[in-house]
Amino acid sequence: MKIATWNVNSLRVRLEQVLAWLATHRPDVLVLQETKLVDEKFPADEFGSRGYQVAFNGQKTYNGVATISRFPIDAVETSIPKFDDPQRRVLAATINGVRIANVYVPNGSEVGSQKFAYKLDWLRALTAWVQEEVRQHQRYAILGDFNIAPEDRDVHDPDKWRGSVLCSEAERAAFGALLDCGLHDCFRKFEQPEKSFSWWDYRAGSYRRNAGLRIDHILVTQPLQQACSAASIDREPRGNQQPSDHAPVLAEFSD
DNA sequence: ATGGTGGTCCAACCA
Repeated sequence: MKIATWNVNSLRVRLEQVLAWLATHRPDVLVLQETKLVDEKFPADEFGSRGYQVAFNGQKTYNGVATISRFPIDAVETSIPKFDDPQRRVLAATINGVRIANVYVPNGSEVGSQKFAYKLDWLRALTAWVQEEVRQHQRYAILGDFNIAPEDRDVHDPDKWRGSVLCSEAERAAFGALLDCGLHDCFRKFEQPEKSFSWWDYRAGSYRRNAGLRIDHILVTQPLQQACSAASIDREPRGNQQPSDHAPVLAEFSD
């Protein structure tokens, strides 16, 4: 089974790139963030005609997540239990015997801001949910845009970024609490190129300078980590004309 | 270099 995550920063703008990427990489499951589409406008037929089923949780202008799968998508949930949130940022579903959570973690804006407090609250609620989910599903994967660079090696210039949003100790502690639910970072199971990142700011020629962060992740329970045979970041689409600011992240599992 | 780019939707917000 091959799964992938990609923050597309508007599915309307990026649809052709997503379809092309699907045709090339043929993942079994692709989860998208920042679709920025209301459900009525989700291009389900574009995926359906290519052999993919879809589930989506959208809103106008902001946020929005979608899960695209070659297998049936069952037991869909579109909110964190007991957490009141108008922002559409999660979609959990059972696919081919794996519970797969698609998440778009809040950006947090600036350390100490209201949005930062919302990010930490959101992560606490997410972690409580994940704790419950991993109890119920031995094969559990949570993937998406976490908006957290877990370690200094995930940051192009750790000293410049130290303490700022996406890298702060509070965010890294929240990420650690998530891992403590019994999750493992697929990407770090394998030797990876130095300076591997998944996001580069549109500004200041960040991609050209590889001034990025690794903030998109695939976290899995032990049985899946054991079965994980490959994990990588595909930075190629970031070099496209009119690219998303994020690259897809992939992981493969043997049955 | 304290700016710069890009998406949504036309002013201002979000990243």
